[in-house]
Amino acid sequence: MARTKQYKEEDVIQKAMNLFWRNGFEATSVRMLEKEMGINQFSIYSSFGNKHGVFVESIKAYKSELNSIRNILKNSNNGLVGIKQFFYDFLEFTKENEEGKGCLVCNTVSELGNKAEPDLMVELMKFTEELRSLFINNLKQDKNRSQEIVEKQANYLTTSMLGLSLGSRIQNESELEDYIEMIFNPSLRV
Amino acid sequence: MARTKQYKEEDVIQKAMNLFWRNGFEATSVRMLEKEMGINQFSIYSSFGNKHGVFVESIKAYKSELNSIRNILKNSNNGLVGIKQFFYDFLEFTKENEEGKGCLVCNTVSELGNKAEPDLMVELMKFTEELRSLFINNLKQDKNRSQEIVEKQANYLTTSMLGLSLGSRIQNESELEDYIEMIFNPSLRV
DNA sequence: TGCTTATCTAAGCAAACGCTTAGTTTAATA
DNA sequence: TATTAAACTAAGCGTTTGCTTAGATAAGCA
Repeated sequence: MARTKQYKEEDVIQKAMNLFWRNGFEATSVRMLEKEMGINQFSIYSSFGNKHGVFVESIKAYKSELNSIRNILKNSNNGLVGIKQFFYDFLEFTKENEEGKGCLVCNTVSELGNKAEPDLMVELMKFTEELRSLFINNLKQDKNRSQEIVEKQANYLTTSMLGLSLGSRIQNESELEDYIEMIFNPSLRV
Repeated sequence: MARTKQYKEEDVIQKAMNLFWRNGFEATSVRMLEKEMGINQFSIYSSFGNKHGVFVESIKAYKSELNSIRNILKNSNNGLVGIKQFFYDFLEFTKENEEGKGCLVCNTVSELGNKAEPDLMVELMKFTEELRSLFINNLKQDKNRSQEIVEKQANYLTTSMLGLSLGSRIQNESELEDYIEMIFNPSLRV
């Protein structure tokens, strides 16, 4: 016996996520969210509590959007080749109008650092850990690595992803390709 | 026949820089700058025009502070060894209370991206270019590299520095050490 | 010592911020 | 069809933002 919602929360979060992705948390105002999400501030606050709530849901939406390329890595069983493919898939994933906008999680870590709210921090950390464990899985598929080397290499690849994320926002395609090739091609290495 | 300034501009910019470094541009308010710089808003605006002006001067101050470790790299003539040392020097440089605060220039690129004002963008780009050319210098010291490989490797090292900057803010010392060792130790590579 | 003028203090500006609330609309139930 | 309550609109809350300005202070020269 009451009015029904005119919007689906997952739809408007998708739009919010894209806005946060382009502008970051602080630089995205509730008025901007209102416009982009197509709903009134009242609806935003009744659905998500506050701006921070919208952001946390946006991060979750980001992660499930990333699942498309994450699953390719997850289902691969060709070791390094699969990881390298993930790096290229990621580049494509972050591209918008020929310009990279980086990884939303990495951007957020960079913007908020350690002053992110605990519940948000949990989401950010889970993201990094999941990525690292996917790298470990694939590294183990190439049998000739010791556990110690696998750990070191997984750390290396994780930090390299941070570089790729930031790099995707300021470097051109050929520089980024050089970067990825250099990571995975031993004969080119420094 | 007039009153003299109670402060040196280079002194107060040093303090402003540290505040921007810790908090980023947007999250640093003029009231916070007032407190940290120890001077009134009137003095801030009469010396630097606006908040953006304070920031541009802070970036310049950052770059000259970085000169201490940049010169070590510049004066080195041992190729890769010198570059590796620079990576470690940079980690030490960005450390504050056992926690990294990244590279101010990289943080700024991440925060503002392509919506930075042109004069600021110039400073940010110069920074990256100068770093890249220092890498090229040292890479050329090891004689067995072709020009093409030198370019590719310089690109690789530049993007790797972006990863180190962001990594320094969220990863622990041993993960960062793994990362650097992995970059420069071919036998550990993926 | 008194005048001049740049530098200081502190109050205040309009605009934007995150968020709330009073009042209207609308769809499902009785 | 009348009732009911959740979802809507839009105005506005207090605070903070970057920046300005009127008036007090003080240092250098006559």
